[in-house]
Order: sequence, then C-alpha cells, then structure tokens
Amino acid sequence: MAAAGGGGSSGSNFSVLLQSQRSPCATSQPLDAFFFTGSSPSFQGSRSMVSFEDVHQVNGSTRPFFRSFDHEENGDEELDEYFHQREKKRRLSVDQVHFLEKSFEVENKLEPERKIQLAKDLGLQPRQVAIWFQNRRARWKTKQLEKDYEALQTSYNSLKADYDTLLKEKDKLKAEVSLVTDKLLLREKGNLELSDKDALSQEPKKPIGDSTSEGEVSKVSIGACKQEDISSAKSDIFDSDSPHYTDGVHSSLLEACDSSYVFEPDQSDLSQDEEDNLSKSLWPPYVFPKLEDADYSEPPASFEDQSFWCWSY
DNA sequence: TTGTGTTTTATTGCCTCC
DNA sequence: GGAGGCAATAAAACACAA
Repeated sequence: MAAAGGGGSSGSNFSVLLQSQRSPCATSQPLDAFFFTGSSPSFQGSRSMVSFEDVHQVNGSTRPFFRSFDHEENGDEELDEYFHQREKKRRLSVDQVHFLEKSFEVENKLEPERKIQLAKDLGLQPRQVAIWFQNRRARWKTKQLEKDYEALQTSYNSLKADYDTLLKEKDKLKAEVSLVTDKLLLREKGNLELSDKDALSQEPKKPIGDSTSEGEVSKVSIGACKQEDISSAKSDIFDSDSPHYTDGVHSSLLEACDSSYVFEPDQSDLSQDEEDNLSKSLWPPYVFPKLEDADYSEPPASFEDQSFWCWSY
C-alpha cells in the first residue's frame, strides 16, 4: 500500500468548500488556498489505497499522491516503489471525485487550461483528469441513452393503446356494417320476389331470343335473378315491341345484373323516368352476390374482403 | 474466504478537425 | 501531422452473497 503524507486537511472541510464554490473552474483561489496552504496538496490517492484517515495515520510524510512522479525525492527505493505502484490502478478519493463531478456539471468538456488547473488543484496528472472526463462523458451518454429509451418506450405504449382502441372501434363498426348489409339484402330479396310475382302474373314469359348468350348471362352474379327472368326482362326492355317496365326495382335489378359484366345500355334508350329510377334504386351501385353462394347468416369474414363486395362504378 | 458481477481507471486504435 | 474525442476493451478495485 502506498503511503502518502497529508496536508493536514479533512474531507468535510473540502466538501464545504465545494458547495461554496459553484464554478470551480473560474478560479482556483479557494482550492489553492485549501490544497496548497500546507506543504503539500491534500488529495492523496484513492480511497482504497490511501484515504484521508490513512493520510493521518500512516506517517508524517508530505508526499502527495502523484508526487512520486515528480522525481523530486528519488531515492532508489522510491523509484522502485514508483515503478511498482504504477502497475496498479488507484481509485480517486471521494473528494477528488466529488470535485471532478462538480466541475463536470459546470462543463463536460475540458479545455487544456482547465485541465491543467484541475490537475493542479487535485494533485493529479492532467492526463488522469482528461481520462476521468472522458469516462464520465461515456457514462453520461449511456445514462442519456437509457433515458431516451424509456421515453420512447412510454411513447410507444401510449400509441399502442390508442391503436388498440381504434382497432376495437373498427371491429365494432364492421359488425354494424354487416348487420345493416344483411338487413338490406333481405329487404331486396323480399322486394324482388314480390315484383317477380307481379310481373309473371301480368305478362306471359317471352322466349329467350335476344343477343345475350347463355354464357354471358351466367356471368351475372346475382342469385335473385333467374337466368330466364333476366333474359326476358332484358328482351322486354330493349324490344321495341314490348312494353317498357318502369318499375324501378325491376329496372334496377336488371341494371345491377348487367353491371357485373360489360353491358352498357345506351342511356339514350332510357326515358328520364327510367334514369331517375335507376339512380334512385341503385345507390350504392353494388352488385348483389349470388344468393346461392352467399352465406348471409354470417357477415363477411373481413370488411376488406373484396370478393364479397362487388361495387360497380 | 471465495467466486462473481459491477464499477472505475486506463489503454488502444480510429476518426475528425485545424 | 498533431491534438483531442470517442468506442471498445482490459484490468484493477470494489461489493456482496454463499
């Protein structure tokens, strides 16, 4: 253990000084007075190796902690001791660290003059002071990163909670949409059956004779529209000899059926009434799914499931 | 007392700036 | 090219449980 002489000072006095001097780098006068009023500086190595108690207990030597580097008292024994000691690391004393911390709070960068002054005040080598600041900056950066991480995590948790809430709201709305859709489909189906009955009772079915091929008709994805009904209806509408249905539902159904494939009736062929009826009855203009294929007991698996909806704009 | 994990001091190598 | 900063790392000192 390296023995070091003390300057006749105490750590508690030093603490008082530290508190009274907010900016130790600005001037070192009080510190100089404190450390160097005696025959030697007061900092005497690490807590483990040389404490202030040690300073008083070990011997009366006035050798400072790194005084041995000065080679001012070099006997062979001390030279050996110096080289022996240099292999070991020494922790700074509590007060040295306290002083360095205070200095670090003021400014975490170290200008050359300040480094020299601190080293002088603390009885350390300038390089030790530089290293201490270097390591202290690294520790500060690590702490800062931890703080940043915590802040980000908090922010993330908050956003996640918002997202989950929105997700639940979305599911709820989806359920409502599918409920309304079911009702709408059922109503349309009821109207369809009614109008078909009316049509059949009033008008004998004409043979399929228009240009619409069986293949094309089969493309119509509407279960409520039987193929012959579609064909006859179309032939009825576009056969100049046949009376035109002005029933909105019927017309709209035809339009709906046809809209699933490329069949654009010449709008000029339609009366204004028919156009009005179309626009009234077909909004939103989507194509009903095939009734035989659709399972209306359950809403669509996904609102985004495009196969269920067949919008035709 | 000892093994082990953590903290602190110090070194090394690379990079940037003047 | 030298000085200084930084990241990575070594190694000593320290804390603490078993």
